[in-house]
Amino acid sequence: MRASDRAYAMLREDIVEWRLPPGTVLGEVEQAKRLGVSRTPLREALARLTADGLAAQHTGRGVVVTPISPETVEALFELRQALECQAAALAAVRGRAETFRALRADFEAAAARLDADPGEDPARRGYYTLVARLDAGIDEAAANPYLAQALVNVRLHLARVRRLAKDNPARLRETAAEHATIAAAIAAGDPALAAAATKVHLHKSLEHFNTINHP
Amino acid sequence: MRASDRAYAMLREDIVEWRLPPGTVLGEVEQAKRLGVSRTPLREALARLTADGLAAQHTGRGVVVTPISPETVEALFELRQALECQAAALAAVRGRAETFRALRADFEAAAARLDADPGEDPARRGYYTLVARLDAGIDEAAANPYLAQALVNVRLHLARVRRLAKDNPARLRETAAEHATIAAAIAAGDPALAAAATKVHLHKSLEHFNTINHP
DNA sequence: TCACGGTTCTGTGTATACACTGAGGCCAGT
DNA sequence: ACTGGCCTCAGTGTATACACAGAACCGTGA
Repeated sequence: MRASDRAYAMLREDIVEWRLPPGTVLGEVEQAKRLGVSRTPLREALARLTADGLAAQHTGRGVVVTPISPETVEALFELRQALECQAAALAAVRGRAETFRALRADFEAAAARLDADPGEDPARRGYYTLVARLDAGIDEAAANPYLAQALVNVRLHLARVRRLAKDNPARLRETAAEHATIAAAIAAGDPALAAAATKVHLHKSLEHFNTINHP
Repeated sequence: MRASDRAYAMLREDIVEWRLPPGTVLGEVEQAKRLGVSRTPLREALARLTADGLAAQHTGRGVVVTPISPETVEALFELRQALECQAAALAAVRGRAETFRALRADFEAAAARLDADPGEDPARRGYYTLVARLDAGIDEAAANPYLAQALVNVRLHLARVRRLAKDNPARLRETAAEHATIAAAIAAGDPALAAAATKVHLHKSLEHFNTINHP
């Protein structure tokens, strides 16, 4: 693996995990020393982070980690809605029904498990991997590399803001039902319904986020 | 201006204008010599192009200009639809009605001009700048940097594809009416109508493209 | 004491040198 | 003649050296 790839992966993770909080200045020599690479591959990594929107050029003063605000989250969700609704609709048309019937069943099982034992940690971890499976399934079924790339990017930003939204068991239980609905709509081959279910899910997620962060 | 910025701008334009057609291998030393910069800033430019999706890493063999196919155009329009419909809807809610009333009038005037003198070159050039004004107006009214960034990127790819679609006067006349409808819907503050008008416009544009390229 | 100018220093931008990997061609053996 | 292995070389990946620009700090003069 190339040094620039390693530097990029490390910096990206550090930013997403808030070890490098918003506003941090990323000095080239400093980060190069910290990550054990030379300045050249580190600069490449910083360029990629800038392209991703996780960092920005602060004229003359190097690059800084992009700040985050409530408006940022709203904007991010508006973009996310556009992308995920389109992806769900396309998946409904092109996806294999079996795949999403299975996912629906998995989500309903997960919901039952979360009902039985709310707050249990392995169940939560398993749930997150299940969500990732649904996302991956939709991406693949949508069969659109441009859309997929845009979704990867928006999910990257969402992963960072997720650190602000400590999800409670009750909300987790709700999302399981919403995800099951989305999977069912795709399995049924109904693009409008799939998009609507996705829109509802995202609306509720944002609402939940706001009730927590704006008291 | 930095050497890496110049190299990026030059390469991007060369790719969009098909002076570097799809499949071209971009050797570092070769391009560095051609553009009169060193390899270091050129590598940065290539990294940005790769992030944009205009070039891709061909393992070990340097980067190559991304290929284009009919499926590519379909996929691009699916992403474009998601983004532009969302942007139009947001603009309808947040934009100033005056701005878009003026744009609507301009489009109707342009339509009349195109009717009177079809194929006239200055009218066409003026029309393209008018379209750019509408795009910019929607972007600004939507007030969403993430969405705007995604739109910039998709328009970059569209600019490259546009070289395949030689637009005829009749189609240009139609788009003027469609654009006027979009502007009117935004001015009226109707997000659903704005999104629908945008969807119709893009559907017809793609249809036109297909009738030309798939005989 | 405050303001202005100069100097220094840190840090980025660029160029170049060196190492390594991957591919292609050539030679030898079967 | 064909195939497999080795050698060579082109080209990328990385490191480092050098130049330049911006900022901060200190000194001096009013």
